[in-house]
Amino acid sequence: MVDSRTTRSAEGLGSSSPAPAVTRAAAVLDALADAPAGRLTLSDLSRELGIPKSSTSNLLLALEEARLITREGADFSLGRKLVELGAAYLSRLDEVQEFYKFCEQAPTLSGETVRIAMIDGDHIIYLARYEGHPAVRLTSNIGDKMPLSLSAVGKVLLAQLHDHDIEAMFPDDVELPVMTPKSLRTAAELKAQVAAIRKQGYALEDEESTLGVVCLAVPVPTHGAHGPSLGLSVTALKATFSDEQAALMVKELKELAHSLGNPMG
Amino acid sequence: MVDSRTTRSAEGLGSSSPAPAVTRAAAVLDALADAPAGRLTLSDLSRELGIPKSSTSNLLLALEEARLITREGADFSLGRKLVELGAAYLSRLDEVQEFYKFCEQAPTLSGETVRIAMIDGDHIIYLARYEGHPAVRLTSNIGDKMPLSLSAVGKVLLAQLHDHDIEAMFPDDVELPVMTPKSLRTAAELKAQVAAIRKQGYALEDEESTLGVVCLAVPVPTHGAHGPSLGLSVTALKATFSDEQAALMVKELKELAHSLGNPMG
DNA sequence: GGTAGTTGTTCAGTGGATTGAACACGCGCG
DNA sequence: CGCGCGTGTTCAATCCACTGAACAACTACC
Repeated sequence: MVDSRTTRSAEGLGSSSPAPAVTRAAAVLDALADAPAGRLTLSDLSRELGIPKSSTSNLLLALEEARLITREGADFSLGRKLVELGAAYLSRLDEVQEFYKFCEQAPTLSGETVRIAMIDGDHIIYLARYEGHPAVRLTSNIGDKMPLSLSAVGKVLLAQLHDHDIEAMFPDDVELPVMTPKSLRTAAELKAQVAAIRKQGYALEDEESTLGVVCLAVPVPTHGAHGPSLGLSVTALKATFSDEQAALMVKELKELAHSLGNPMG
Repeated sequence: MVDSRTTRSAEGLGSSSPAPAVTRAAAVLDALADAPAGRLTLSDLSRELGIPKSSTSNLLLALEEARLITREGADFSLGRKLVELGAAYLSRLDEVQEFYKFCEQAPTLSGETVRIAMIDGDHIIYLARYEGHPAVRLTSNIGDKMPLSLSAVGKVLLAQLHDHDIEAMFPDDVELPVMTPKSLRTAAELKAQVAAIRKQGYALEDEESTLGVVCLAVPVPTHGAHGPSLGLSVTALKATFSDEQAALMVKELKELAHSLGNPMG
């Protein structure tokens, strides 16, 4: 069970944070979130993050006191407080509330699996999920992340960015993550799709992340500059997917996007 | 829903954390989570937490770099990273996955609103929600908190604790939070209910948090000591609530609780 | 038992984070 | 305009959090 990732170090190089303890504490949380088993010992953390054991011990004590982590014997894991804080973040987004209401009433979407996502660094993060179709329980929960190039929402949000930002994130020789034989391989392919998405106003993902599954996505117009851009997507099984259905879905998605973009729909 | 607590100070008294910066950073997150508007300025935080402005500035810089908070002009709010971390916590609880599966298949529960919650200090926190009944969209999202005395799950989890712990949390002269005319008022009432719950094995909440709504809850037996105790609840409208139905619900809830308590059901 | 590998904890010395006063800026008011 | 009150930012001096080596406690293996 040896993990071949090289040890990610907290120091970076020229980081020199104005409050190193905080930066390191955040690194601890990240490490715990990434740990396959979800728990690590003091020594694990000290080694992986390159922080002296004594300092690590102090950090963990403080984090535990704040209930951001929990200790169980010698193992540390993320704490419940994080669920609370995450929920507090989501509860502030009234887009999420309206998202649910709309999905329930929409003629086509109400029977599908719909998601709302946000761009977050070089990934997207799912903020909410409506499930009108209890049958197929697909992956991706709230809070999950996905590479931009592998999802319809990712591509549609990417298309919202300026070209030079896209260029910076995806230089020509970049290696894209691959999950199925149909995943995009090169930056050129991705950029071609971005151009197409900008013309047609929506993105399609055709079995690029999961075989047998297709996805449609549209952007939510950013009203003002209040926060990063949101995207909406529907997921469907390729087997039961027709062009007419797709047209209906895109239409309703755009309606939803419009009402989210303009407060009080 | 305004909270009238007076300004909480981060220092406490004898706190003297082993990593003060971390403790203060956590206090900043709490303050942002509790802020009615969801955002505060540097000065707000500095004042409310009793931290010098220059130090607060450093903390905020570090928190922002870790993406735990976001700055928007002069206002700071919680960051998306928290959703990610909260989701990472939840994804580790396999109880949540099984919870969904069971609810979908259960004859009675599959049509109801079912929740799984955990005790968290002097509150409960909801970890997941199954909605078989898209009609009535009730309050309480994942991550929301509720006082112990105001919910069926709260009472059932309280009943799991030792008497001296209960006594410590609810001294005789304590003032319980009140949300409806039927909310419990005194510690004595609460303790009487706890005794009853221990005998019958489930808790009932009868319009104590919301008029017109009743709730049933059962505890999940803690297998080993691996984590704090969980509770399950069903919510129903008082109007459409019969004794036979209640009996069925309690029966299925107990089945679910049993299978969650015993790995690989 | 002995040795070598863990683990996490302790403690005095020191270097960098924290501090508060002083600063610069923007706004509303008489 | 000058003034008062509100921001957030700068910077040198101090003090305390961080460090690293030495410690104790366990496990594993021969």
